[in-house]
Amino acid sequence: MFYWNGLVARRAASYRHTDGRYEVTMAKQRANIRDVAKESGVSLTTVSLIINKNDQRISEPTRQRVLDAIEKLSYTPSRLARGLPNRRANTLAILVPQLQNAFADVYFGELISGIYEEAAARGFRILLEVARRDYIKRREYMQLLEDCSVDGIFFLGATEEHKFLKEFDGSDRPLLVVNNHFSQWDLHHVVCDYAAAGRDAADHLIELGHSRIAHISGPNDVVLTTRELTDAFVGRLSEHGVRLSKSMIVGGEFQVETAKLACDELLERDPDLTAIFCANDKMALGAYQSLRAQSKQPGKDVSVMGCDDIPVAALSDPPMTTVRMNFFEVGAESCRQMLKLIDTKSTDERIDKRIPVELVRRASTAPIR
Amino acid sequence: MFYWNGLVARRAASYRHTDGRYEVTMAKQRANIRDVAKESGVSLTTVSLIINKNDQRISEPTRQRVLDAIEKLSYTPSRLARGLPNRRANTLAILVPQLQNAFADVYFGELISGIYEEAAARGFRILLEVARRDYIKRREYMQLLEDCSVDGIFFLGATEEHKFLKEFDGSDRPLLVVNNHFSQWDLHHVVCDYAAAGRDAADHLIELGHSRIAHISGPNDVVLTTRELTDAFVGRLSEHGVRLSKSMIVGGEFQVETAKLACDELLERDPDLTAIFCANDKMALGAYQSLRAQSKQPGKDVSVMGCDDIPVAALSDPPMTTVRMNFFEVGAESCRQMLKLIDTKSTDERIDKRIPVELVRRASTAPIR
DNA sequence: TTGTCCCGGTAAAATGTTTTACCAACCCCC
DNA sequence: GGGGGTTGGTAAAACATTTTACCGGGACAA
Repeated sequence: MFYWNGLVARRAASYRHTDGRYEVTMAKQRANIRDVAKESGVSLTTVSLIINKNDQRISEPTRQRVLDAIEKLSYTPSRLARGLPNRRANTLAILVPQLQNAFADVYFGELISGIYEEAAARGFRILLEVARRDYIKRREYMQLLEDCSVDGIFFLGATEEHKFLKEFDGSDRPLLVVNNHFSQWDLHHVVCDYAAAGRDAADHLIELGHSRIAHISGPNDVVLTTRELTDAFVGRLSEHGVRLSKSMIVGGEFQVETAKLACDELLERDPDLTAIFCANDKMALGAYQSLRAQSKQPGKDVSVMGCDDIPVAALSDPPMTTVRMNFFEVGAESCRQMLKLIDTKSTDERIDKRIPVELVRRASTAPIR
Repeated sequence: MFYWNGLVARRAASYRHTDGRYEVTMAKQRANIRDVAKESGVSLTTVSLIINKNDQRISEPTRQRVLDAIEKLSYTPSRLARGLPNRRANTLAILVPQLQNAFADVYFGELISGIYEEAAARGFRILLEVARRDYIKRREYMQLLEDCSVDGIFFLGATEEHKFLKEFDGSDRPLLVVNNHFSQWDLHHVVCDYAAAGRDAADHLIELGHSRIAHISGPNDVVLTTRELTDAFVGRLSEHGVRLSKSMIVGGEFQVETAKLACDELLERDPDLTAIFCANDKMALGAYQSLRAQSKQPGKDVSVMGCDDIPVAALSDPPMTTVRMNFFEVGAESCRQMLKLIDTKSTDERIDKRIPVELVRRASTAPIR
């Protein structure tokens, strides 16, 4: 008896494993590219060529026959098998640092949403990865790429403490840093225009007549973007003739509690300051708390500015004046750039994209009285 | 010339594709299971058996030789190739409904973190998926499974409007509903003990002497867990002799703004109410806003209780009394159950797990005056 | 007539594993 | 000395695809 080398033989083989219980699972069995080829009377190469429509050689009648067969058998190619010879997984990884609760953070959430949206539109899957210590030590991010499990990696929340990034310095490996960049390593990146944000904040406070100004910065020692923010803010103030001394700049680690402490310290150094610019909205909320604890009203006695415009900024009391950074858009643009990178495999030029920002005036800043 | 059928032939072949540029990429090429086999002088079957250490047949010296070779070549098996014969991807999918910003939500974030942590510990990857309309219509979740792209699916934020779930009713497909369940469909699930939460809230308010009580509920029409919460709350109050009329229960859609409106309505119906229990913390924040707008102090004039204990609850003003639901743990337990499900392939019993909750007393509730 | 090119398509190799069935050798015991 | 069991391992099939090289036949030009 002759078994055509596809269907029957394969299914017979699959029966071997059912321990004698010959379940009637044939109908449910997933269709194969072979099944499609047989159904439409062509070779499996032809089917493959039609699916990956990069080839125009196939005549219209044949193509249609194959498409019909695909429809009839409700065939969908296996991603696993596809990735193997292809060395393309149609999957992208999002790598986040190990923070207390990275996925529960609005900032990361927006970035991820943006990336996802764009990736899904292009048929890419998204894999989630956390850069814990031994993850990095074992270079699992590299395996991910060599494995062809993943076609590219987005790194969120990268800082200069992530030394392993130097491995990608000038490399043609598709890793893209989202919303940060580095002077010491040449990496693909997409960032908000932090310098513009610093200038906008300075302009706004100057316009309101403030001159006794303080700044709660981010982790300036390890993140270039927040350094840029601080530098642009201080620089612009001095262009307007307002000097911001080093002692009136305190780091707040991007967290509410630390910012509260930072603000306490600033108020002690200059009890008469009239405005505070915080490097993100969360820290501005910390400043609110600190001011209230000293019976000062944020937005009246002291103007407070945030940066980011996370949802809670509009809902806070008072509603917060801030600089909007469209993190969703940062994520989406990152993804677009990544896909371009993957498609062209261009190793020559680095991605270096800046997303514009926008001042949002609300009630936490007011003209000096 | 004889090429042993592994290393040399394969590499020679790979040279064919380099367009004549014979780059010296040999050293960087990823090691193969064949390479390991050759290096250690055994068959590739042996290597495979050692890697998947389910086989004790291999002698200690041989095993050590192979392990050394693996180390030397820094070999790691390809996940893609592994999944093919195995029909196991070692990957799990997290499916979330299409909300404005699902990934930027603390609730989802905690669940995802919990799932991730447990999955990573067991060597599983996490895929992110959003259940948009056409995603469901095209049954992509099913393809994911049939594809063997994924070994199981977690569904977060499921409601009774997700009719496609009936496809999994009583099925042996590995789908697990996280923090909800259904009376009409028999699905694997892990949930917080919402009935206990409702009882704890009632007991607490009774203990403080309240009797004019209102409740801002979740979307009770489409989510069973919040119905359970409401029923348990109302039931326990009546056990204590306090009747909560239907008119004092208003739905708040789990959002700050809608809850604010709901609270406005409740205050209009009974201006003298002394306590409000909200089905989640976000809505309790909405109640704060509503009360303040009417010059009532939450925690003094009116006691407000939330549910969930999201981070902002402790930081709110006043710090919020609430029922802690450990969403991280819900996620982690879901993952444990899922892995068990996948391992045993037990189609007979449904997963039905309840995670305990805990009352957290803070300053937003007080004895009646 | 012969050489060349194009059209429509196919055979076969390659991708990297797991798993099953089998085998050789050795030992033990009757 | 032969049957039977154990030990340590191997050959080969199976998984589902992509990609490359090639092929037969017809058209067309020299």
